[in-house]
Amino acid sequence: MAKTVSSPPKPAERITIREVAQDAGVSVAAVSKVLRDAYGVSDALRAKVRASMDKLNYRPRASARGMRGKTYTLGLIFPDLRNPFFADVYAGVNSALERTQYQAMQGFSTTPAALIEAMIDRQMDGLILIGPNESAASLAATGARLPLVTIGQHDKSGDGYDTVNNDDQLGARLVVRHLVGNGFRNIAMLSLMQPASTVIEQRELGYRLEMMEQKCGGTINIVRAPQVVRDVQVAVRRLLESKDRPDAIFCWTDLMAFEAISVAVDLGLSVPDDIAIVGYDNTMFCDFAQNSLTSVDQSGELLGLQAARLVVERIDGRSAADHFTVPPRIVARNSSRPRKPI
Amino acid sequence: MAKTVSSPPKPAERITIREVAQDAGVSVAAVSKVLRDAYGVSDALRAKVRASMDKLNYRPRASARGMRGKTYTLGLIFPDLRNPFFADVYAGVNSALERTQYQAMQGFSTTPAALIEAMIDRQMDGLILIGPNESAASLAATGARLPLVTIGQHDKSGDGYDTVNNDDQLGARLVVRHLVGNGFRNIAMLSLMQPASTVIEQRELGYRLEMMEQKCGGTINIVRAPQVVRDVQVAVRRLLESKDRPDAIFCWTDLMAFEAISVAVDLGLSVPDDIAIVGYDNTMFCDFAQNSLTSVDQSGELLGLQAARLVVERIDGRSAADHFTVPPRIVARNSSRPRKPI
DNA sequence: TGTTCTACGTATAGCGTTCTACATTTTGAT
DNA sequence: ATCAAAATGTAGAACGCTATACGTAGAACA
Repeated sequence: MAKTVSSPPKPAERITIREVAQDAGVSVAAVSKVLRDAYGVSDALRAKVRASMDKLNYRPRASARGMRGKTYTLGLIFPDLRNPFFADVYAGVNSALERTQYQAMQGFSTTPAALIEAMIDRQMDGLILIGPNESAASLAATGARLPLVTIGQHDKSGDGYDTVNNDDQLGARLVVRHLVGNGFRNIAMLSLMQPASTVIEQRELGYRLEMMEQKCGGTINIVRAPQVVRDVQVAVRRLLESKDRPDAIFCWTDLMAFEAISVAVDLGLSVPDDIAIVGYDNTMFCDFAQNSLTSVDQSGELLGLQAARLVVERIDGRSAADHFTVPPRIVARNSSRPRKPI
Repeated sequence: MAKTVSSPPKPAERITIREVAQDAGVSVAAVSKVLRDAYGVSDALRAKVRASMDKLNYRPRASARGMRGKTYTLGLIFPDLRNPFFADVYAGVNSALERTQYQAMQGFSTTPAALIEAMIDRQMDGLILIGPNESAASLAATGARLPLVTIGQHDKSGDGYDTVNNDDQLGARLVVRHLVGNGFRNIAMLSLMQPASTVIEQRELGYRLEMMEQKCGGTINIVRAPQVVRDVQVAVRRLLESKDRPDAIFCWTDLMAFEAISVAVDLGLSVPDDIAIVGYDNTMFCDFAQNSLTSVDQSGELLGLQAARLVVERIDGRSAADHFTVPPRIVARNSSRPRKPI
């Protein structure tokens, strides 16, 4: 069935390197050299070529470049778009790439493996994976195929990729210290059940260790709920209605903390007088008075910035793995203020 | 200064169409035909080729395809990543493309014009612009260069691109009707000052018209604040502290509504007993008890889905402009419940 | 038996870059 | 002057696909 095309969108004739060369009166190779800042170009020639490029408004095509080498495009893969924290990461990546030829493109998919393939099909020069659930082995396999940096993934066993992380263990410790310092004892942790992640592991570990070291008498209590809203609510409700209701809940992410506050409000409990809540990510929503959530800031922007830096370094040839850690910082708000002001 | 490269990441030898052809014992052209579902392929040949492709795990490279035609990649451009509403749109786009060869790639930049160029450089087959600030003329110019669909842009004067919209005028009317129905009279609107947008225009218009038609005695009062957090707070504070404080505030977006609630809480006012608040977008955060924000749902997912459909249609040759409108729906929550239950 | 279709395959010319290999000119040291 | 080395420029072959133009066989028809 031949479809009659009325008038296909015209390919919009684009200026090519050849036309620039012609206009400048030099060879195509010369223009390419200028483009790549390659060796063997006189100032005079460079100026001539640059002028022609500007005049003709020339822009190299990524596809053609990709045929021979780089596309100057980086792939970013997020696990979840609803969490505003990731916007910070993206902003960081962008600011790192601002003065370069690189452009970050972000993909989202429920099947990350397929998305990675799609990115590779599209000749991404490098990949930044945020909070990936892949195993270290699988990451290493990907890292062998193209420059790879992970954000929020603590397994550094594979040498074929870089990692950028917030010190999640310390972050959790800070939360416990902060809560204990404000007079809370019986601190529970609301964690994630599925999928397993090294970030969760580290936060749980930090919580556990600090609870033990603080010797405040509170019991260690980790409740794991799936990411589904309903299940989180059920878990929180159970926690808040239990006989030995905790003083405080440390939630592994702001979004969960907001759910927790919501359930508490529904139950007629007051935050923090009946129950203190602390989150993680220091999302912009923490600032709103009705939420006013104490949270751990892991400077997403810095994470993104460093990841972009590392991936570009890898593209430029570095092969030894590099690992960057950002210190977390607690931002205290109403949801955990001292219960009884002296 | 020659940088010594230790060991450049190997290009990871990829299977090409040539190898598939060789393995299947056919010509390169034949494989290409199978790939493109082109005319002139027997079932036997197709099967043979498909088998080889599977066996060798062949995947066509987008760059090479892009040299001759399509890259099977669509560009998505968002004005703001912090608003979780856009995640819905993205989800809709993805679900529309699920069974196709297309992949959506999202970009974000403070300078959208540069991003559009970057997308075109990368041979995107089509573009979806969400909430663009470009003029209709500029959009038409872009639409002439490649298939273009806008979401959240009401100017349909240009014939060179499609639009997908929520009926923003109706949405605003629904808000006013809802508020009046719940006993509120003096309804102010908190709108955006910069940049101007047809979405804002429509919402303001709907608000104005419905206020006039309702004849409820309330004064029409549109306050425009810049998108900066501080300025929004100042504007809301001024509004809430004014002598003739309004009954209710209709905020042009949920994020602003949360700011408004926050300021109200800070001032010791009760929502909705002192002041009702209504937002727009029906973000997930509206559901939390402490926010419990009445909002207008514009089904971002549907918007995204339709946009993806339209852009693919354009890629396939449609040249007449198409416009799709989604009806808004008000979702009532606590922030606007009737002040005095009978 | 020819002749004309139709169906199926193939050969191959690009697409716009990059980059190696090479040619030419200039510079610097004697 | 002489010659080597350094600096500057060019030619042209890829890269992996697509799609046009063409070839060939068998079927359908006279």
